[in-house]
Amino acid sequence: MILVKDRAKLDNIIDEIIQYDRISLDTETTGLYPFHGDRLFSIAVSTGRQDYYFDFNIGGMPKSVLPKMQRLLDNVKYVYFCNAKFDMSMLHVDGLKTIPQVLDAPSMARVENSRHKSGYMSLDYLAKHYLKSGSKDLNVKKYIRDNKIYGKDHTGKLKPLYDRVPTSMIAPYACLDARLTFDIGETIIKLINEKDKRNRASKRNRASKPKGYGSLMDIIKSEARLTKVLFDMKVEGFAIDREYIAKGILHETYKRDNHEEEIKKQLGDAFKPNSPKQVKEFLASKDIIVEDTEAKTLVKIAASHNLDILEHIIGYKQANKKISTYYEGYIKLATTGDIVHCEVNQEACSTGRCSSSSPNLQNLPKEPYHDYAVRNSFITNDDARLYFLDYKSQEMIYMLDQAGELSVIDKVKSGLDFYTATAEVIYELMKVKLDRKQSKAISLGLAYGQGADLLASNLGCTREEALNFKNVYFKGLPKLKQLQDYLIEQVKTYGKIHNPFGRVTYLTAEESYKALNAYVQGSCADIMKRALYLCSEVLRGKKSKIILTVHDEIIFKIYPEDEYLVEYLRDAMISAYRCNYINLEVDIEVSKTSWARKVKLHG
DNA sequence: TGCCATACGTA
DNA sequence: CGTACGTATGGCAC
Repeated sequence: MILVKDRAKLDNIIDEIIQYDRISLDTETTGLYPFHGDRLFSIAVSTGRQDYYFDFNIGGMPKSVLPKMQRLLDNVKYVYFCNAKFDMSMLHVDGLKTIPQVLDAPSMARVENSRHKSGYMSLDYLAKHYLKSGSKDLNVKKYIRDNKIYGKDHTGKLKPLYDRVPTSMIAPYACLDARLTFDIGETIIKLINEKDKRNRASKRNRASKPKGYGSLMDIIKSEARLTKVLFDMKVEGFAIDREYIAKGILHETYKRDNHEEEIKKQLGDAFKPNSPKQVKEFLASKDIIVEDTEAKTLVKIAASHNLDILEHIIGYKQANKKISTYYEGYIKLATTGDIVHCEVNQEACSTGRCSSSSPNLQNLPKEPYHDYAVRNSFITNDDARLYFLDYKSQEMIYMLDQAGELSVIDKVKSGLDFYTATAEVIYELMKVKLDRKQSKAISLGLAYGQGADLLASNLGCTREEALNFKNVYFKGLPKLKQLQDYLIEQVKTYGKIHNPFGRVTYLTAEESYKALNAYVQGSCADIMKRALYLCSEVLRGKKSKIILTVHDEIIFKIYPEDEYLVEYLRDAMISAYRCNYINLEVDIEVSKTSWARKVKLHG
């Protein structure tokens, strides 16, 4: 390990490191939250042969020397990170740009093996998985505990202050993390090259007639260029309307308190509406036995048994969820500038999708517009407009196109909405009229292997009728059945499926019914990841920005001078993937004010 | 305090 | 056997 705390030696050290193509980098920070006062105090770098600790803490180099580190970032080809967006944030607030190709170890791990558990992959987890070693430095933790070095974060919560740990203790720890990150990155690249080689050697495991045969390395490249796009989204963030949120909380609190009062009157002060156990016990006391206490179930029971109290329980839970999961979450995480910088997680989903957290902006209630719609919380805070570009029935169209199943696609090509087209095909097959909603339930449900019972309850028909629907649907769409059979066969034989882009999803034989979903959802995730990159290129150097992706949708903030680019953004999304028989279509919605107030752009 | 099950919002 | 997520809550084990 080389400890760098002398600015006079910095240039020589940088010269030494930039002889290498690939390095890893890890920032040590105070321990607070990014965008809420967290700052780096040192940078650990590993070349795989030597580790360097650049000390910018008290006793080390002054922060004014930090810009000199830019030369290091500009002159290596690849940088491995563990949780790249975090380190990039820390470098960003101190004016450093991460120009070289960013290789994020958790994102690479997800590509290498879809079976990693969902959610955040820590360095410790990756080290144990790929290197059979760990990263936790218990000495640092003990030092913090023994010396009680804690500070308050923006919410008033106590957090350890890592910059107060002696350099002699934290430097080896930081360098170990940098070395582990390097070794994990190299190990994954090696594994991926081996897998690609084996796969090229045997031409097995190929889905039926995809347009291209991607490799795992193609996915790694796609992910690598995406990391910076997601980082830019995080930096941009989404503006919130604090006044509206305060109003929303008051509105929902009023409703919640009224329900609570009635519940207490009838069921006592100790009754907790959020407790499934207590709700079940209450219903049991009325000789009503239920499997679950979901709102859907309680609504049915309220009607059949004339139990008004259930309406209050449902109302209480609804209001409480809006307050705590949505409104209060936004307030807690917003900066003083009223911006929420949510995480768009690149690696968290087994299928390859991006998830969102802190807060999750991918599950806001989709309410018809009203004054207290949760989506009013998110706004434009200047003269930009929000644009919402979403793929029309992306998964369904991709799926039937891949299957080569043209009965529905031909109707869509002639201008019909996908689910209306499906309803027509079903009518032609079995002379049963479905509305669009029923058609959607059948298409989505059956494509992914929904059972007859659930289908019957969704359609409001008998089990026999549902079974009949199932048979007719697959008989009418034989090539879809063939694709599904093929993918299930792949899982049973090889334990995995490959999508045309090169992504591999591992499934056990017992999970083979998930194969079609993994194939379709995974492919569409890869299309979206390409689209995000292409859109970022359209907006390169512009004031307008990508704000968020919600699986088949991209949300943009577009300034008046950039409005002409919206057509180009749509074209970029369409060109992200050309289907075999039809082009993906993109709908455009726009709002001058809040997310809830978006309207269709053209008729 | 940490973990699990349940409930519920989205694509 | 729809699947894929993240968050809040209650209840139990530690």
